[in-house]
Amino acid sequence: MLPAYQQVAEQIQELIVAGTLSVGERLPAEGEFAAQFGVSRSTMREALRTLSSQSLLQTKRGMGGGTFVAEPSPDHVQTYLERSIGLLSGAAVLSLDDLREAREVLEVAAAWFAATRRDDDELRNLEASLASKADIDLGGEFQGHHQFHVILVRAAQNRLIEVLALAVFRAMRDRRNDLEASRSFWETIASDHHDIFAAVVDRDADAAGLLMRGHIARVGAMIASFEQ
Amino acid sequence: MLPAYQQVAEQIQELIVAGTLSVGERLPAEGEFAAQFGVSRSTMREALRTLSSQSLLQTKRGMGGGTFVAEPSPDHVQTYLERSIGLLSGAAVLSLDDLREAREVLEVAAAWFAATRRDDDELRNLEASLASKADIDLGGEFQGHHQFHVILVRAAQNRLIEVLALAVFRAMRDRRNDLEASRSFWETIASDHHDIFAAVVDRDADAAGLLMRGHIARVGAMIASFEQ
DNA sequence: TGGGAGACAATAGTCAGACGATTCGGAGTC
DNA sequence: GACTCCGAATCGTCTGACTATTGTCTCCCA
Repeated sequence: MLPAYQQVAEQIQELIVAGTLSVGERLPAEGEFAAQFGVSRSTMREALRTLSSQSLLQTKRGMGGGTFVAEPSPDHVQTYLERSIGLLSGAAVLSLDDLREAREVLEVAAAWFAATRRDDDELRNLEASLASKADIDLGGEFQGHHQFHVILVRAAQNRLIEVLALAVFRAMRDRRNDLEASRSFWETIASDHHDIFAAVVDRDADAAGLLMRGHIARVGAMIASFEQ
Repeated sequence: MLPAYQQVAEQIQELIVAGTLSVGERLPAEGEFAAQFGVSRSTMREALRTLSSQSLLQTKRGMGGGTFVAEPSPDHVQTYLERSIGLLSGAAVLSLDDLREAREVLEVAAAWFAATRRDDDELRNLEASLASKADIDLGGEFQGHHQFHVILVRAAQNRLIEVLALAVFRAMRDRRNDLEASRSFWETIASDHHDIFAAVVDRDADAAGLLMRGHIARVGAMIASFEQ
C-alpha cells in the first residue's frame, strides 16, 4: 500500500500531465484541496511538496497566493539532468567514456547546426570567448573556455539539444574540476576553439562537426590521463 | 526569505551531492533529524519529501526502516526526462523539429555504436522485433516497432546515450499516439527496420547510421504531415 | 484631492502532540 | 520445527492552533 501523500501526488500529477489542469491554473487552497481528496492538510502538503520539487507546481505565500501549475521550463530540466548525470558518474554507473561519447554526439551535432544557423550576434559572442595569447600566458585556464561551448550549443537553435548537451558538458566539467590541468591542456583547447570558430564563420558545417569531434576526443583523452 | 523546509532540503541535498552522506547511508529518525536542524518534524518531513521525489532519498516504514540516501538510477532519470520533454513539447517550448533533430542525433549515433558493439543475444532480440508480412497484414501497427529502437539503443552499450535517446524517443512516440497512422506508415517503418538490422548484422556502422538517419527523417515527416 | 499609515483578510508556513500502520525480530507455544 | 503472538522502532496521518507573508481596502491627515 502506497502512502496517501504519494497516491494523492500521483493523481494530481496525472491531471497536470494530461492537461486537465492547465499551466498557470490555480489549485484550491490547501485545506479545501485536502478535503476534496479526503486527507488532512499535512498529507496534502507533502503531496504538493513532491510536485513542487519536480517543478510541476509552484506556491506563492500571502493574499492572492496559492498553488499554481508551473510553466514547464527547460532550465529546470537541465539543472536536474546535470545533477543526475553528476551523481550517476560519481557512483560509477556512468563511465568517463559514456560521458565523452554522449558529449561528442551532442556537441558535434550542435556544431554542425550552429555552422548552418548562426547569426552575427552569436558570431560576435563566440569570438569574444576565444582565448588570446595573453590570456593563456596569464596562467593556463582562460575564462571563455566553457562559454565558447555554451554559445555554440545555443547557436544550434535547438532547445532540446541545448539542454542535453549543456547538462552533459557541465557534468563532465565538474568531474574534471577536481583535477590539475597542465598549461598545454589549455593551449590545445584554445587552438581547437579557434579552428571551430573559423569553420562556423565559413558556414562549413561538416568541418565544424569534424573539428568538434577531434576537440572532444582530445579533451576526453587528457581528462582520462589526469585521472590515472 | 525561503521557507524553512526548502532551506533544510537544500542543506541535505548539498550533503548528498558532495558525498558527505554516502549512498545507502541511513539518516537519523525524522524527529531526531528535525531537532538537529532546529525545525519541527512536519517541516523536516516536507524537506524529506522534496528530496525523495527527486530520487535522492528513499524511505522505508516499520522497524529497521528510516530514510536512506538512494542509489542514483538511470531509470529514474529517464522517466523524469521523458515526462519533462513531453510537457515542454505540449507547451510548445519544444517543436516537433526540435524533437526530431535530437532523436536523429542520438539514435544515429546509437545505431553506429550498436553496429560496432552488438553481441549475438542482442542480434536475436533485434530480429525478433522485426515485423513479418503477416504482422503488417493484420492491421498496420506491429508490436515490435518500438521494441526495435529500445533494443538497438541498448546495444550501443552507452547508458547515458540510452537514457537520453529513449526519453526523446518515447516523448515523441506519445506525441504521435494521438494520431491516426496510415498503413503505409507502418510498412515504411517495417522496411526501414529490416535494412538497419541488416547493416547491424554486417557490423557496417556507417550504413547503420545513414539508414537510421533516413528512417527518422521519414517518420518525422509523416508525423508532421499527420499533425496538419 | 492625494497619499501614506494602518487595519484586514486570505493564504501558505510552522509547530506541538497524539495516534495509526507497517515492519522486523524475538519469545513463547503447539 | 514451524507457527503465532507480542513489542519496539519507525514512518504515516490527523487535529488544531499559531505565525508570516502579501495584496487590498479604508480612513485620516496634509
